[in-house]
Amino acid sequence: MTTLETTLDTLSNVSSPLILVDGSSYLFRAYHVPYLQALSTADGQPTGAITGVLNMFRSLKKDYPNGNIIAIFDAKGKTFRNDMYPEYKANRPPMPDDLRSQIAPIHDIITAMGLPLLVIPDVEADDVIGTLAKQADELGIETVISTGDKDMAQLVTPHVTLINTMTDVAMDVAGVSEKFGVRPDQIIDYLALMGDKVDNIPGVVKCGPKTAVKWLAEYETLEGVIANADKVKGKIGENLRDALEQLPLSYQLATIKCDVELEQTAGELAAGEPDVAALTELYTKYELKRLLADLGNGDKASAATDSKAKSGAAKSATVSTESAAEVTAVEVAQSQYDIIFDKALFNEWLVKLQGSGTFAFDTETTSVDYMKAELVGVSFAIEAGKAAYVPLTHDYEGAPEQLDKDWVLAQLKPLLESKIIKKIGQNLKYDANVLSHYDIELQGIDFDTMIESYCYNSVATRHNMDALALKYLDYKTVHFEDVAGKGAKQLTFNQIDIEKAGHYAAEDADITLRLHQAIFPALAQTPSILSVFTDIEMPLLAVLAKMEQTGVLIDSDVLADQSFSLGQRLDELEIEAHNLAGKSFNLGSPKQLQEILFEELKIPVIKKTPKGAPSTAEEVLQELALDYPLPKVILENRGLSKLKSTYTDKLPLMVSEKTGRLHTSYHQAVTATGRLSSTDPNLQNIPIRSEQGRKIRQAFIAPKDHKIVAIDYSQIELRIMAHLSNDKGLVNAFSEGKDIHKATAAEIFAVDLDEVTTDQRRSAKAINFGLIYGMSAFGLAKQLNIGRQQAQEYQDKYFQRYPGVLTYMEDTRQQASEQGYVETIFGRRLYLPDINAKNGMRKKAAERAAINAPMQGTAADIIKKAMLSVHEWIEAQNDVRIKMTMQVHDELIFEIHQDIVEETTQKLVTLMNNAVELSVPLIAEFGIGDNWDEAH
DNA sequence: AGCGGAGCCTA
DNA sequence: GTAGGCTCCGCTG
Repeated sequence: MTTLETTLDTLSNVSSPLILVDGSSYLFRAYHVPYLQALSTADGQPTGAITGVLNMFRSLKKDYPNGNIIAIFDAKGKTFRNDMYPEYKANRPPMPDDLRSQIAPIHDIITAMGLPLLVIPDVEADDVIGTLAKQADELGIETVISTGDKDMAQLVTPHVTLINTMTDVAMDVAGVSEKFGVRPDQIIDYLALMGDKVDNIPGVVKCGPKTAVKWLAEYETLEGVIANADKVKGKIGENLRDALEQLPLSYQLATIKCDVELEQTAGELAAGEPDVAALTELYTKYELKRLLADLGNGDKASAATDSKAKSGAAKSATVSTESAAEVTAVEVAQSQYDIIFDKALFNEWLVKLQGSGTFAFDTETTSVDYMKAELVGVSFAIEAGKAAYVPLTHDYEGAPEQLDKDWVLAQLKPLLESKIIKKIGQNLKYDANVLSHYDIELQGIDFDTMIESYCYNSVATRHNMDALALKYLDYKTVHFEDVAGKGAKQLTFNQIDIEKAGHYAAEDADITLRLHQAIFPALAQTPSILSVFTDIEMPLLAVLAKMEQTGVLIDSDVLADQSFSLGQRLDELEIEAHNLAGKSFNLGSPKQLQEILFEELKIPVIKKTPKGAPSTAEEVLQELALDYPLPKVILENRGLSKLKSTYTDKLPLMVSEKTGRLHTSYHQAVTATGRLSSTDPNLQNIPIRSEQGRKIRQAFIAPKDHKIVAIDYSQIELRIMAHLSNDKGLVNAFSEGKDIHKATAAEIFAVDLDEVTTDQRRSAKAINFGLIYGMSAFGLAKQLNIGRQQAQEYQDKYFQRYPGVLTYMEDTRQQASEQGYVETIFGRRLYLPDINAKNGMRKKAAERAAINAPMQGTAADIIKKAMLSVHEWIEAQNDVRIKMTMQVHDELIFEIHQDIVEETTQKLVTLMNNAVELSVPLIAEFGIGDNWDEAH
């Protein structure tokens, strides 16, 4: 090798990582895989472990085409650890013969492949890997250790990562911390504390991962734990002190030796050429047909699948479905699905789509996260049974050539952006979001089957396609998991064989079309439901897509500071709680807490959970906190740890790399009543009530020169109640702009408006809320902490003063019972299957829902209409300085440039006030600030 | 790894 | 008493 070549070789390290394969760990794992155990050659030589290990190498080659793969196996016989500790691995049974007999063949095959094979006596494979990893790390060579053994986590550095090739789980420094709860440099301490039953390494009795992590979090190292052993309370503390003497030995045993003498260093080891003749002989001998076939196709692994796919590529394949057995109501079995590989067929479809007026389509992507998803293919359907899939970026090895993605999208763009050509889809907001990343603004979004089903009946079914196909078409679709697998090994769509993928994708479009044909006519029979669908939900889809794309800005530093101080306080609280309990326990475990409180400390049980266990719910602890110290500590701990884990720790992790902002998902077809819901993250439950919680809103900030504007509807549900019941007293109170809770108090307690006490107002407020929730005297009594008798009196008084409300509620119950559903002002329906239930509890619950749904649902309708008019106005301004960023049920949040914030806010308030016309005024109130807390 | 329960955050 | 979502634990496969 010339100097130049050596230099180039070094330079190329970046793209050719060192792959250190822990052969022995895979050998044992593969040997125990059930479906491999059956494998053997005709003359009885077992080959399961051989196959398993070689599959793993094959997969590594595929994942790291440029990787420099080194195989390391344990040598026979004892190692230096046995000298240190004779009992080491004494519990291990001898290696079974049918495994032993597979080792030599594996070694032979690996050698014939040209891969360096290291089997070093007197040390374990771990030590050889550790040594090479350390050398590589020092040389700055990126290194991947392929292993199933968690002990290797101690070797992870910024340059050294782990991959478990059997489960496809990778781990870097952060991954180790995440998985184990300690840093890589604490792994040895962690292992030493826990010990290892299998290897016969002693540790601290009863110390598992939880305890080890806790101690190391507190004292950093094993040394630290040993130095502070006196401070550890309880039985486990005794166990620790009993183990003190032998912990250093455990530490030594768990330490991977990183200075094994080797003939070649990590920088020198490299693969040679495969010996094809030798491989052919070995594969033939052990009857490894698949590997033999691969060999015939040259170097490229998995080229075996090419021939079939390529013949399809030459002239577009037509695949017919094979699910005939399950088909009943629709004849999906006779469907003809095209998989389009060439321009001619694509153009044929394009013409058909253009002429169709309405077509169903679906995108296939690499991720369910719309911010990360990349387009893999698109599918279309024009009439039931006729669908096509256009694969674009399937990139598994041996994937056939596909049409150019940019070319296809350029052809489709006018079609997808046409308002005249109507689209049918299932959850089109997702497709719209994905397409927006390819500079396509999806328009003509007229029919979303998910929303059709939701408007038709929000509670009859979940609204995912599989459920809809089953309910409306009596057809079992091919599930994503059927084609992609599940769990850690799940493939992304680009990795799926095109014929399988094509059938799945085309069926999606086909089924979507058929669903539309089944659901839409049913929905359109009721004009009010059709109008909710057409005038509210479908137009809202694009508004939500836009808000999701916009995202919100958060200040991660503010949250990190909060996390830190919360963490400190939580540590203090934990120590305090352990002291009070007299032993260490998990504060977050209701079960453990219940044992401590009610069994060990003998605190009286106040309330039980539905399953009969003593409850440790907040209200219970609050009551106990008056008499005992521990519940108080627990309460503070719960509140703070919720804030830390859900918000201050989590939100910064969810910030998009692309935009630096937080992008939630709004779900339009989840709630029974018509509200939106929000996930990943849920932006609709950001704390506000507690002092600590409010601070989280301070991290929701405006960009430079902008302000956060929050506008919320005041008392919207009570106003709707006034409108619906047309109760004179209630309508008057709102028309005259009174403080509604105060007005209610004045009526119930028969005092003048200005004589209402704070306490009376508080009671009235609870009554008003109770009203919205379908109040019972029982619930009210609990809320106000008064007797049931008195609660009943309040309620009677209320209905006496507001008789229209009573009438309305009675009418609603009756209507629900007769029709089986209730409606919002705009005709959105909620079916109540339990309204005539025999079970009194269920019937009562359904009645409360019946009372609540028209109010909650109408409020949802109103804010949705407001969002539509606000969006329309913002679009018309064509001004990037105004952005709608969030919706929280009765509140809209905006980001507005400071130069125009005043007048824009006024305009938005007006738009919201006039979103609909009720018999009482609709009042929106605004706040302006540098962050959400200030604005609220 | 996936699930239910308990608990707690919001309107 | 209404409507949601998320995190934790602890069990089960």
